[in-house]
Formats: sequence, structure tokens, C-alpha cells
Amino acid sequence: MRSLDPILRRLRGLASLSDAEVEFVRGLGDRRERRGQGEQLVAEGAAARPRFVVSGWACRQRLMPDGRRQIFSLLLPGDSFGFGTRPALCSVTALTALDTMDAGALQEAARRGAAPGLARALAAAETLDDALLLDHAVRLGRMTAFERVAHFLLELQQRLEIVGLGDRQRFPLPLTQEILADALGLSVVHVNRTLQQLRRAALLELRSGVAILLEPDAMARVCDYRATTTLEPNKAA
Amino acid sequence: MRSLDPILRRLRGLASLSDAEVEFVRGLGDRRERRGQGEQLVAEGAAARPRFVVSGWACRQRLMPDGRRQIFSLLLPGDSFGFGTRPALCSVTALTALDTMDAGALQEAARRGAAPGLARALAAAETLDDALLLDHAVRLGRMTAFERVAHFLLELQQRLEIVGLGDRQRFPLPLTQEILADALGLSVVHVNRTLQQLRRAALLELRSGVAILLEPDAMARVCDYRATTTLEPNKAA
DNA sequence: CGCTTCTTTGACGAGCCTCAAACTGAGTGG
DNA sequence: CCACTCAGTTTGAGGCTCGTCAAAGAAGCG
Repeated sequence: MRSLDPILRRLRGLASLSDAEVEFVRGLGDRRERRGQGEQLVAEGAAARPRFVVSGWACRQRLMPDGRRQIFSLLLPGDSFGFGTRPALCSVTALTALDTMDAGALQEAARRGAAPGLARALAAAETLDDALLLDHAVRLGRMTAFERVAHFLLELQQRLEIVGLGDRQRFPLPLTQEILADALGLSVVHVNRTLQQLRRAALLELRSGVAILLEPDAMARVCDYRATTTLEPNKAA
Repeated sequence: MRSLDPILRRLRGLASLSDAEVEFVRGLGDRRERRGQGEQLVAEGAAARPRFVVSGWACRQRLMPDGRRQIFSLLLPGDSFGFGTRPALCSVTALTALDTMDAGALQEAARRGAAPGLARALAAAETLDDALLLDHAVRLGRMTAFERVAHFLLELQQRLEIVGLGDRQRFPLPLTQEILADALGLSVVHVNRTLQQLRRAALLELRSGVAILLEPDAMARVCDYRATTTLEPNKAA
């Protein structure tokens, strides 16, 4: 089941999994759900069931009554959401067409101790999410528009490379500038101008949904990007 | 032990506690630690031991190499930090002189099922922290300076009232404008001018470390403030 | 008191936003 | 196959918000 690769790559990057655990995840393949762009997967305050993103992009977000939106994080293929038993603190919305997979059985297995590796991977995933949210708060509160965009693109590059959807320089970016604006706390117009600035600086190329970081290291320097990782890197391949 | 009131008030606001559990918390009173203003309580990446703030204010924050600072949340009397077993994602620093109390025994009791009420309260506290962090991200990303300050003051009013350190209008505010600036993603000068704007609008009074919200409801309207609470309010007094 | 920290004020400029309109490209239907 | 539409991107003009720099008050504190 090739389509589960991002999920497995992500989990194995977060903790070592036994062969049985890998098979267990592969066996989850049923219980898919397909959602269209713009559909809400989880409402704020609702009890969510645990799921993985199989393909497509989603986000956690909140809307203000006057229409302003803040995106807290992007959910990429391989990412999980709805774990933990509490009601959702923000809504989850599909940014593109989306395939998700139910992970209730996985959560249950981890909970009762049947899959220690998976349990560790899920805990690490949660920690990583929290760390990325702090990174995001720093972007929003203390970085310039130029730094925010660069920093955000570097984060996406890293996360997508981990799940096998991009390399060190190139990755899919199926987002409108409006979505970037709502994630980065900027206006659409200013996102547009900032992207042009990155292009003029020969740091970035954008072509039909693909981003190319021409000089990732230089880009990381201008925004003080440092990869956010968990502390237990996977020792196994 | 009157000094433990904020802690007990907060926990009982998050979940119903048995009498035994209340006594258990009271019995924790030893193992205090006193820290001076500016001291770091937890370093980023360090393993933290669980503690309560008994008195004084602290914050979670990150520093950028060039000196920029982002404050993620304030820790008020009654607040806990260092729970959970993972290394700290950001540092914790005393904003005033500070008294903390070790809560290792409490965490242990909750973990092994000996104190279900306390366990629920701790889980609710964590959820609330997460929710407040999302509120904060919305402030940083999508609110004007005026809205940010108003919204932040309303949050503080609510949290302090819960722990018995203020009423509907009045509460202690032992923060410099620089700290407010680093929390709200603004410059000190602009925080100053925004506070004056709130005073001119007859919404706020500040006198020697005490804030007075002259019209909390009007203030809540201008920044669309809605109290962030957990879903299990305490039924008992 | 004299020092330091914090607050306040002014002047100025840059960053970012808003409004508005033109442009592009990918459907879509005639 | 060609308008036509619609979402998204780009550009321009103008202005407000907010930041920076600098210095003057005010307020704690030893």
C-alpha cells in the first residue's frame, strides 16, 4: 500500500517501530474518508476521532466573527490529528482534496500497551506539533514578513522531505497566497510581494504548485531557521 | 496555609476534588523554592520537574539569537508548569520574585490513579493552557495592537479572578511595558501608546501595579473577547 | 538623594494594509 | 474552438499602523 508511505515514514522518524507495528499500520488501510477542498473535518469544540492524513493538505484554524482567520498549523500527508480524548480546540479544514484514514484502532492499541513503539511515535508527534506551534508563535510575534515566509517554507521543506514528498530543495506547495497570508498573519497582497522579494533574492522559485528553494542554507540564515525535531531520532533505517 | 489558596482555587475550578485530595495538596506545602526576578526556572530542552506557582509571575518564552523575545504565556499564582515527562519546549523565567512548590508527589499520585479528581484537574489545566496558546496565536497573527492589549488584559482579569487575586474589574499587573510588548509582539513604545489609547477611551486605569478595567463589557466587545474555559466546570462550590 | 529602571513624548520612517484594477490561467459552456 | 467566467496572482497608489531612535520625565530603591 504505497499510499501509506508518508504515514509510515513519519512514524518511523519519530520512534523505532517493530515489524509487527509496521504491519499493524498497514492493516489500518481500510476506513478511508475522502473530503473535498474547503470541507471541515473537525469542528471547534467537537469530539474528534483520531485520523491520519493520507494525501492532501489540511489545517488547524480559527475564524473570527468578522471573517479574519488564523491558521495554526498545516496538516501534511502522514500527519495525525484528533488524537487525545479532549474536544478540539480549533477546527480542522481541508485545504485541498483530502484522503484520511481512521486511526482509532491504533490509538486503542497504543493506549493498552500493545504497541509501545507506536505509542512513543504518537507521543513524539504530539510533542513535535506543540514545538511547531511555538515556532509559529515566534514567527507571528517577532519576525518580519520576509522572515516569516522564509521560515515557514523551510519548515514545510523539512516536513515534506521526511515523509518522502520532496527533497532538500523542491516540494509541492498546493496553497493559495491567501492561505499563506492567514497562516502567517499577513495580507494577501503583502504575501505576494514578499514572495517576489524572495524570488528577486534568488532564494525561491515557484511554478505551478511546486516550490524550489534555490539556496536553502542562505534562506535558513536570513530567518534564523533551525530544524525543530524531537529528541529521539530513529536509530533504525 | 492561606498561600496555597490560588492553587486550590484553580484546581477546584478545573475539576471536583475530594476532601482527601484537597488535604493532599495542602500537605504538599513543603519543598518550596524561591526565585528572584529574571531567574530562569526551566531551560529550553531541559527536563523539568512539575511545580506550581505559589506567588509571583513567570512566563514561558523563547529568545532569538539577536535578542528578540517572544513570550508564549504568563504563569500566574496557581498555575502549574513542568508537568508531563517531556523536555521543555521553551524556557520558563521569573518575571517577578517568585515562590514555587514542588508537585512531583501530586503528579505521581495522579499517574497511579490515587487521585482521580486531581488527575482530571491537571488534564484540564493542560487543555486550558493549550487553548490559551491558540488564543495567543490569534492575537499575534490577526489582531491590531489595540485589540491585542485589550484581549490580553481581559484574559488576565479572568484568570486572576479565578484564583482569588482580583475581581471583575481590578487586578494586580506587575509587568513592565517591555514584558507586555514581548508577549504581544509589539514594541515597547507602541504598547505605551496603546495603553494610553485605552485610558483615553475610558476603558482602563493603571496605577502602581494595579489594572482597573473600567468597562469590562465594552472592552470585551472591541476585541471580541470570549472567556476561554474548559468544558467541565466545577459543580461543587 | 543619586542611581537605575521604567514610562512617556516627539519626530520620523518603514512595513504592512486597503482599495482598486489589471492580468493570468484553468475550466466551462455555447 | 472560442468566448466567458471565476479564482488566483500581480501591480499601483495611498495611507495608517507600528517600529526606531532619542531624550526627557517619573518612579522605585539603596
